[in-house]
Amino acid sequence: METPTNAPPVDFIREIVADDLKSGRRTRVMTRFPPEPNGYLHIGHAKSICLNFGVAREFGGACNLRFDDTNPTKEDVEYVDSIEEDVRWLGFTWADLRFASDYFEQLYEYAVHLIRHGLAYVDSQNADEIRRTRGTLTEPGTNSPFRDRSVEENLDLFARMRAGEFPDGAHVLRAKIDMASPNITMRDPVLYRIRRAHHHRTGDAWCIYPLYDFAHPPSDAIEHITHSLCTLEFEDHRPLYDWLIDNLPVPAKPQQIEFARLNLTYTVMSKRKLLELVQEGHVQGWDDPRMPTLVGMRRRGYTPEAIRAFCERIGVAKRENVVDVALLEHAVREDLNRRAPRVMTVLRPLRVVIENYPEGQTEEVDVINNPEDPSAGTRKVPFSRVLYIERDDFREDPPKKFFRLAPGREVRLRCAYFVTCVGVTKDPATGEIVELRCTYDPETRGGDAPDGRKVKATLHWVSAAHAVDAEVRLYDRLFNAQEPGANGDYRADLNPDSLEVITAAKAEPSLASAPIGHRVQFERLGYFCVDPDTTPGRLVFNRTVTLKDTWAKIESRG
RNA sequence: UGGGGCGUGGCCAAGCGGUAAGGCGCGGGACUUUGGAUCCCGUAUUCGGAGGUUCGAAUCCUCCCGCCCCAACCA
Repeated sequence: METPTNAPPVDFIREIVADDLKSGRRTRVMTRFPPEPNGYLHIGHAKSICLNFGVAREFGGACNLRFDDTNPTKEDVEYVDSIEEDVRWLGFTWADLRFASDYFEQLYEYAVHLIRHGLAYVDSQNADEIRRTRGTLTEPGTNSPFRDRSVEENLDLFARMRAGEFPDGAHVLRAKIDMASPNITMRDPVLYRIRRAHHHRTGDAWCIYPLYDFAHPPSDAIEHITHSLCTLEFEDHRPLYDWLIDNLPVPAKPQQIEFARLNLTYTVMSKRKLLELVQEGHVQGWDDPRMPTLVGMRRRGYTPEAIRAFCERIGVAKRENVVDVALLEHAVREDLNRRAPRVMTVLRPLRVVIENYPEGQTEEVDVINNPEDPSAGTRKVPFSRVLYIERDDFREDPPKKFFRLAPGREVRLRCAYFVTCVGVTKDPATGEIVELRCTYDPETRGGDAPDGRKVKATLHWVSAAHAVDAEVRLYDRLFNAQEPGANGDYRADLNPDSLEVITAAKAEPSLASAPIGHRVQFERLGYFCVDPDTTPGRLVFNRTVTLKDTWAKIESRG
């Protein structure tokens, strides 16, 4: 059993949904996650996915995946494929897979309906004229000279727009609402534009495409969406949303509710910036483990469970927020701590010779796979005369509070023996320590002294003769600034040390055949996973996140 | 300056008139064959500010201040 059933997460949206059900205003719950297929999903989308699918599941409803593919110039199947995969990977199952483009014919008819009712007109002003006559924040707009065209003329023009009789930009269809509305969205919003572009699904069947503002409300209605959840910037669009729902013969009355999007410290989230990071080569691709994209986080070793737990903890509200990335890191550690098998890998090897250990002898010691999970059992790890330990685990002149290995000091090699440093070998030319000479106490096999004496440190190690070489990619945050770009170009805040590649790490032999994607904890170092770059001859690991490091904290205090 | 939102500890976030949940982070301690994990303890006399209503206000009223969004034929 897991933890006792947590109280269901509550937020103002779930409260509204619960009230709607209780009052009978709604009899069922239907939501949708509506991405535009113009980029890869990121952690911000995960919040929306968890919300939409979560609300549907909790209230016994369903959630659709709907692609908002109304702008063919920006969209591509590459993105629809990755989005589907990401949603599935996160652990959600949609009721229906839909595309706004599925509704193009219906949407066209709805537009005709508006025209027939005098609620829409074909405007023949160009984009510039439309912009200029829209007014400003403080001044009302002015009516288009084409605003009073007859229904017949509008019908004719709109049909000919569809038929391809006019060049791109010659006309648009606009809702006839109020050019003096204090809400700029309501100043006769454009509903359709002429755009000769190949659509990834409808091909060249259409040369006019609806805009988001027009397509979204009826699309929701067609799918009988009850609660249409979106981010805060659409608050001003809600009156238009409702206007369309009220003026169109749609089969349902969905309700739009807005919530605050997710922001993370040390992270950029806008699609534009993420695209630039890729295109300008600051990262190696959308799936670079430093990216906040779901593909990047997956490659980095994040689990869907951790991401879902994170989304649950940050809550849903309307207040602008910047969540500490430490909370995300906490969520992965918490998840991986109980599931990831422990393993020993030495990142920066320091050779150790156990002087009193028989030359040529090898024995296998039993090492615990996961102290959090006794059922994970133990494994055999070879131990021999020559080993590697972490260079950071030895100090010739140890500072206060450093209780790892030092000359004359005894420490434990995890699950093996107590060893004492009896000598240091240096390169005569550089003075660099190249090897440690130690002795071991045969009585301490397994890591405990029969006489009860204690040591203050336990080190991870690997047998030199048995170790497998590995490349380890140590990722750090992509940006140095909490809020990249707060003081100018976000690129200036890029962390030059966000990736350190270690090419000659020494891993314990059990890792030799670890499959791609396999997640482990390198004891005392962090959580790592096998990167897809791994080939039969080359093992590559990505560091997902470090372990909490109390020593590093003490040391940095000075 | 027009409209729409939002302001609770370093970061999220409960709270819905009865006297400030929880998580992360941070600090301290216990325990420990990962300086990991776990477990304790501490961390807002105060809710953007000022008035007011009330026996009683973060919650109601008034005014003020601050921040975000909107003037794409993007979503």
